[in-house]
Amino acid sequence: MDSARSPPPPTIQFPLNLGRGGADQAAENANDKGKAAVDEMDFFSEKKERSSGGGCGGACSDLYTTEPSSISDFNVNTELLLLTANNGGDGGTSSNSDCRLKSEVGVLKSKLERMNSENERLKEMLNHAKNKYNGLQMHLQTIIQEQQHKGVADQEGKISFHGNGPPNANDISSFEEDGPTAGGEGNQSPQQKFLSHSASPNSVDQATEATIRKARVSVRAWCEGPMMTDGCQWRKYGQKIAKGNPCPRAYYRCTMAVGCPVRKQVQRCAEDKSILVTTYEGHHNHPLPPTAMAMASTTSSAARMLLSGSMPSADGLMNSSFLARTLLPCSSNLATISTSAPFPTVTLDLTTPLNPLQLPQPPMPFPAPPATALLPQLLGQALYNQSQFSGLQMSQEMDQNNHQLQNLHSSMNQGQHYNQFNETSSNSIQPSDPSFAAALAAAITSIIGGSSTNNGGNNNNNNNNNDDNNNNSSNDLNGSSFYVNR
DNA sequence: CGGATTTGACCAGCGC
DNA sequence: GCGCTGGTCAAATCCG
Ligand SMILES: [Zn+2]
Repeated sequence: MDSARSPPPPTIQFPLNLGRGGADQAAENANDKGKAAVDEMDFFSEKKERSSGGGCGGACSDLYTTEPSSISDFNVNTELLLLTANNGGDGGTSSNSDCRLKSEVGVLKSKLERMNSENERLKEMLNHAKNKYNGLQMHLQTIIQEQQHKGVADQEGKISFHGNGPPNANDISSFEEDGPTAGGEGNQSPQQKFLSHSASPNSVDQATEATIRKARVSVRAWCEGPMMTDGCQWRKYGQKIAKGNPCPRAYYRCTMAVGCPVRKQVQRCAEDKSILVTTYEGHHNHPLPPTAMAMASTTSSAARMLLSGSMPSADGLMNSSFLARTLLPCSSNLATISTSAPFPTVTLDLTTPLNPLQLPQPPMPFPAPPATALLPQLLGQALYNQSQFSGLQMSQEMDQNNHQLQNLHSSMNQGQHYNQFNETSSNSIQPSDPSFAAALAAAITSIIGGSSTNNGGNNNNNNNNNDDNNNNSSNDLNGSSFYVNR
């Protein structure tokens, strides 16, 4: 959020990393003069072009659309000059420093081109996602309208649609199962609101819950304790030995408010018993503390994505799996939705190690800038997409979703379920880590699917406003990935 | 003593 | 219909 508001970060990080990478590359090229000499002339000409106002400006402006190209140029050139001055003290000749300069410029240019192409690819993916999302919303709206007119009788005669009618495009998320709607008049689940505005709660609960699939959100996390600390109060009401897993499955229900329908199942992973799998079901009918909001918001967002992608159309699958493919372009198998089970399930995997495809991290001169710079861009793009539908509370939503991530991470740490990467992580964003992209996926999922809930669930804003207290936590959800099991 | 936990019983859904 | 399984209930028990 801050980075989106204040231009400096990209410009600062970029030259810094360029400088670091440039120094490395300069050292490498100095040891390999013959190879550098081959491209000498090309690099030099390119540098000329750039210094005359071309090259980097275009690439940088693509990466950081809000940045004037002249600033980037200035930063890059400044860095190079500094390097030249430092290297000049070694007693080398001017041609030697020129050679280094040329090598640096060439490497940097290639990097910029690479980044530019990847940026373009990401843009295309985002546009594709946007289109899919648009179509998906239209599709869901159509289905809802069809159900409103004729599908009611299939469920139960006592279930009726009336009152405010079906949600429109902006209210689509009110159809969803999970959502931290809290307090006040929002006690009835969105699903219940949608299916029946007047039927007696008992009949509606039983009838609708029997006929409508329940969305579940499963969270896998490293946890030594018996249960994750997610900010809610739970009472255990059962325990079973599930088939295929020697570890017992514990059943909890929320006791923060009488009648809260939220339940969760806690079970250790059979393969790795240090992994705790917590499955949430339902949504709270009461206000949540900030620590609980983190998990509730994230899981509800995942449920939203699941339900938006659980429609029988291919768009649904695309909508869900797209996020992983798009936001985690270097990874695969991060998004699946499971509808084969009685309940569609989203899995938020906070245990996934570094992605194998990204694990052998190359000594990229500047691994940080791409994702770091793309974060506000992606968020902004997602918000922009969303704004095309709601046009409401863009900045507020961005705040809320960022807070969701931060709070989730902080609450996870409170729950002592670190993964192996937290120990090596700093408080800074580590965009090269796939977990960052996963967090990004969660954030954008929240944004894309959550604006309606945020708008409709304004009762939670009182809690969200307290999230600033937790902003000292790190921004990265290290080692997390976003599964949507289908 | 009140609330939380444990644990066996019970129920519903599903496949054969 | 029967058995299996997942999920829930509720009496017994534990604990602060
Ligand atoms: Zn609750």
